[in-house]
This record gives sequence, structure tokens and C-alpha cells, in this order.
Amino acid sequence: MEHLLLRIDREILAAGGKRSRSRAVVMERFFRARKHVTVEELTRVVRKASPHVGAVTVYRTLKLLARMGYAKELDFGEGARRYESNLESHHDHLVCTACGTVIEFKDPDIEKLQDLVTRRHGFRPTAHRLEIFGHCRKCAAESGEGRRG
Amino acid sequence: MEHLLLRIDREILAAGGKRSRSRAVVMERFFRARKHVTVEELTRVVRKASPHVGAVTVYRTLKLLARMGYAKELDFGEGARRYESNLESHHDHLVCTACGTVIEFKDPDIEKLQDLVTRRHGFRPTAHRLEIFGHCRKCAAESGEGRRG
DNA sequence: GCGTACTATGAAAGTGAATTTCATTATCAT
DNA sequence: ATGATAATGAAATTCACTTTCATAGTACGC
Repeated sequence: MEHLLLRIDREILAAGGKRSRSRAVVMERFFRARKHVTVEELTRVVRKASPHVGAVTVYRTLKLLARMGYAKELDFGEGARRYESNLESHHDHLVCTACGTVIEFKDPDIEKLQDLVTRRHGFRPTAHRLEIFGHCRKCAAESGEGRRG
Repeated sequence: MEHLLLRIDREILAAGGKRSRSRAVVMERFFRARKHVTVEELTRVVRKASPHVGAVTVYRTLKLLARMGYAKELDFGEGARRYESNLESHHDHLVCTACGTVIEFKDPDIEKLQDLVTRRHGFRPTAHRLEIFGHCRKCAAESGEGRRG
């Protein structure tokens, strides 16, 4: 973690940027969060540590991390974007439309098929986004949905 | 088409709604468009036929159609939502990040795998969204990208 | 260390899509 | 027709996000 932040700072420096205390706090809290955060959520967390940091800096830092490949932008259709660390391997999302629970999953077979389809159309894939919406076990049970379905 | 609009109107009526001339025009142009339209685009088209119709009505009508299951909301990361008719069978999208081209595709195997994964996590799937981003054949060639990925 | 030439910051203003408000109009049931 | 209520559309509002700009912070030369 410490190492990660140093590495990112070195990369920014090499690209002509400068370090900054605020950005360091944002990055630290972001990678520590380990879940999909909105700017608003992360700003709240950051401000507990450094109350002076503005939401604009959080926006800018997450955009920067995304550009550098350390973060990924997500859209669960809530209106606000979410960001997650891009350090772990790729995965997709199951989103419960009742309670908002988000489950991550990865399926190499789906990935492989996606790649096939894409190339079949002459596309050169760079990224993809798969979100499956539905009801999680708990919410399905509570709303009395049958076992088959 | 005529029949479709009648059916929708009857459904609205049954739910306690009323018919409206403006909404009829919006629906007609929407289903006739046969592609992914933004509210702004559709409003322009609608206004050629009925200049008095406001964008708000287009917003409301598309939301209504989506709620009723006749339209689908899409997000290609452009800032503005897009809508498409939900009458044809399900398909996903290849989006060229260079020129904006969108290609539709369907792959039953991917669908099947998605269903499997979802149920494995106890989820009851209701919808999903798969968008693959990349460069289309033409843009890949123009930017001199190799044949291998 | 000290200046200088940058970059980063953050408050406020600005965007732009989408929604809400509300007075008016249209539609349905009687 | 009349009354009840849904739909409309212009304007106002909301909300996420971006831009602006004066100020503060940082790296690098001396």
C-alpha cells in the first residue's frame, strides 16, 4: 500500500506532475476502502482525516487514477458514478435492485466468449462492462418469489 | 405498429391513464426510429411533426415506455441516456470509442453463462447490460493497430 | 536556504441532463 | 355538457460533474 502510493507518485512526477498532501489522502482512503465508492462517499471519508479537502480534488484524483489505470469507473445506474481499485483482476457485478447489494464475480468463460464475439465483428476490444441486475437471495425470498424463475 | 400503439394505449387506459396526442407522436417516432436515440435527438424528430411538443413529454413518455417494458434504457457513457425499443429479442452492444459506432450482437452462450453465474450466487436475474468498448475495424486500421490484439 | 516556474487546490460559478412544479389544457366517465 | 383527473409544457430546480481563477504548495535551479 505504502509502496503503491509511492509508485503512483513517482509516475506522476515522471509525467511532469507534483505531489500533494490532499491527493495523497484521497488515494490512501480510496485504496483502503476496497469497495465501489462514489465521489460523495469518498469525500466524506477523506474529510474525517482532512476536513479541508474539497470534493473537486476527489473528482480530479479519481479521474487521474482512472487515466493511469489504477482505478475503474463504474455505473450501476444510480445517477452517480462509482470507482473501484483496478489492482485486482477483472470482475463483473451482480446488482440487487431491491436492496442495492453488489456482488462481484468473475467468469473466464464469459470473458472468452466476449472476446470471440468482439473479434468476430472486427472489433479490437479495450474494455467491457457487464452488470446483471436482479434480486439477491434475501430480497427474492422476502418478496415471495418462487424458487424457479 | 398501429396495433402496437393501440395496445399500449389500452394498457395505459387500464392502469387509469389517459391518451394524449403528444405522447402518441412521441411513441410513434420512437418505434419508427429503430435505433438508440437520446431524448434530445428524439425531441428534434418529434418536433418536425409536432413543434409544440416539449422535451419534458419526451422524457416522460420514454420513462413510461421503459416502465411498461416497451423500451430499454442504455448508457454508452456519453453523458446522456439512450433509449431503444424493447420489442426485438435481447442483444448487447459493441461500442467504438473512436468513432462512436454501435454494433448490436446477441450470443445465446453468453446469456446462458450469465444466467448460470447469477443463479450460482442466489440471484434472481431480471435484466443485464453488457457493453464491450474498443475500436471498430476501420478505426483500428486507421490508428495502425496490429492484427493481433 | 531562496527564488522561480510550475502544478495542485478549493470555493464558487458554470454545464447539462434529468426531474419537479404548477397553471393550463385535454381526455374520460356520467 | 360537466366534473374529475390525467397530461402537457415552460420555467424552475436538482444534482453530478466540470471549469475557472486566485491562492497555496511543490520541485528544481541557483
